[in-house]
Amino acid sequence: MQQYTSQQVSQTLKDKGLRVTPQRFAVYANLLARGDHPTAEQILTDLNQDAPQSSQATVYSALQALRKVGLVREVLLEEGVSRYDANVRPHHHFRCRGCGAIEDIPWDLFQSIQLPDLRPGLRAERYEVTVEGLCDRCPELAEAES
Amino acid sequence: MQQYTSQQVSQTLKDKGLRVTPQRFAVYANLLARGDHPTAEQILTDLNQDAPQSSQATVYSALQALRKVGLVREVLLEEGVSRYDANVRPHHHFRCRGCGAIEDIPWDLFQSIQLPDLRPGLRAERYEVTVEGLCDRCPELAEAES
DNA sequence: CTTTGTGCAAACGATTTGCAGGATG
DNA sequence: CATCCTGCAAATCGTTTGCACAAAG
Repeated sequence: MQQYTSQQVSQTLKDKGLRVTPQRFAVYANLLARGDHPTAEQILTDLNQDAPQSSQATVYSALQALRKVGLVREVLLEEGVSRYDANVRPHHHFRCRGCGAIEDIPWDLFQSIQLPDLRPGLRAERYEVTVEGLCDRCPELAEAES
Repeated sequence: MQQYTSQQVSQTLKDKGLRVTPQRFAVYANLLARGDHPTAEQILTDLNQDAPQSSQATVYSALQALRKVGLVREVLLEEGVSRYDANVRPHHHFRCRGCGAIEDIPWDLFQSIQLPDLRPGLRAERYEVTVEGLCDRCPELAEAES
């Protein structure tokens, strides 16, 4: 799921006038390494697993920087926390209502979709589908909540 | 966009063993009255416009109660805040990237969509489409952010 | 009357900010 | 070497909680 070389990451940051720092690389690398969609705190914990590498504030700021240059996306599918995704190509999401796990769905699985005419005045630019259900690890659960 | 009579609301609460209180009615009524998708704080402000009617904690708790009985949905399309929607029938959402306004899209506008086979192990139960773009009130904006 | 809801204020968790020192271009 | 970034701690914002009183069934 490798998406950009470190050269490209470096260049992308520079192009937008942002500096290239080890912390930003570390955050991006971690997002790539984990296929899932971690929260800022999970990334922080990961990075500091062995020795302290980054502070909390730095991880947040790195995520914002990476987001600003288009290397990382924010995913809002859970109450209270932002999750992050290094896959910035268009794609859809699946969310397990049992464990909250989030998984990418390839764009072309839904290839048949075409944007309908919305009410006049709305200019649609992009869209994505969110699918909710249960994943393998989650046995049948009675309630749905949200 | 009236959806349930106060009788139905009352009955729905009772059926789930929750009490029927003026505050819960007020919150639900406010959600119906505003077509948009207000935050808890906006509802609180609305309700206390003239005279103090509900406390902050009560609005939050009323929203949870209404959500639990299926009269209200939570909408997560913005960082940091939950928005609420009295339209609990399946529908899609449009979000303006300029002002953040959220608007319902009728379900059947996307009638052609059919859920594809996801990877084995995922059991899809429901889905919805989120469209992002610009609304009437928002002139062309260069940046996208999120 | 018993139980659940309300309201206040304090607590909480995720994210942001101010500021001093450090690293990048 | 000027500017931007990091790291720490304190601040902030949305939401939750504890508890005493009030109201619903």
